[in-house]
Amino acid sequence: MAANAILLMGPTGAGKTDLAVELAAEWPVEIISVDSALVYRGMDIGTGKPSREILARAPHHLVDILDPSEPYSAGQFVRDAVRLMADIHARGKVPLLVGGTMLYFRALTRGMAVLPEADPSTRAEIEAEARERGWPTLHAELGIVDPVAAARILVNDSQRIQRALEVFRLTGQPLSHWQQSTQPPAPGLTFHRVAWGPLDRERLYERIERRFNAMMAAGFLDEVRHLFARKDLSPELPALRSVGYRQLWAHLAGNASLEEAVREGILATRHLARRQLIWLRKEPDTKWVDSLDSAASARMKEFMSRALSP
RNA sequence: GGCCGGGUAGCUCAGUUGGUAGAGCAGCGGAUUGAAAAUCCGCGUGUCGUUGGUUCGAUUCCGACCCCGGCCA
Repeated sequence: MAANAILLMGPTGAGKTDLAVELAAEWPVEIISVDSALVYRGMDIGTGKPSREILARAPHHLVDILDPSEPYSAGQFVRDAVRLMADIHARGKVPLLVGGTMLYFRALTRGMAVLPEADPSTRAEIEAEARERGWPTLHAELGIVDPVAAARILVNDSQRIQRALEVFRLTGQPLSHWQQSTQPPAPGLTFHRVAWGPLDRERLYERIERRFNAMMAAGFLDEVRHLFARKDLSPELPALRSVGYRQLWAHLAGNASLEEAVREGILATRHLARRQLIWLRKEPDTKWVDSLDSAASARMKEFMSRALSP
């Protein structure tokens, strides 16, 4: 029998978590979180992490697995998710992958090249060169060692220029060479995709604003204050670049008023939702369910029974 | 009521020595291979407050009026 996995995708603020918990109560599934921020311990309010009680009732894999000082990555996610899905199948259940980190979904379904992990010293070296000569110069250098990648990466895209140079320096082969051999990590697995959220953009943005304000009322600033007080954390860390955390950190560092930080945080969340929707539109064979539709739960039920029946 | 500033894109503002205007932000579209809640790219026609005058031509100069600040009564 072919193994199944359900992908429940949606923009931030769509109410995916509540839905997943409901589904887990009704169907023989186990939840795997697909979220680059939920992996971090101590980042609860601002990430919209489900409460302890909910997590006890409906366990989520890949939540609270790292300290904010540690990096996570799409590649690590794919390895973790593939292993977890196999375990879940062995228990006779179906993995329900829930989240909004669209690169992770993409990597899981289409694969990633076999590449070295980020290497801090190589990155520091490249950054120093960039400060000296500027990213466009490094882009030009990339053009010599990896013309294919350089043609695809724009001159100001520091992050991708850095990664492409890093891979070349670490492996002696261009990034584009490695990318040619990308293979799906879970062949033979059938993915059932559903996109969940308010289809109306205005309504989604309203929800995002309300949710952010609710997070503030729930003590989001104190949560960030705890992280800010730690001497081993800095705003350059991936965890602290997360939406909301970054802006409140800036406020605590004296770079913005609280009012500005909240406004910027809401704005950044809206931008995030927009980018997520752009990814979502391109996902193949995806059933869209409008969470604000009165028939939403009936449509989800129909989707689930179809996905779970042989 | 008087004087001084302002009134230009959804918002904040620039500008036109008179030839009908452009930035930032917002918004929208997109890219996306170990940082992805990241990083980056593209998209700018709007009675230039209203109305008269001068002019070949006024958003620009002049007058009146309306609105918003500030100061003075």
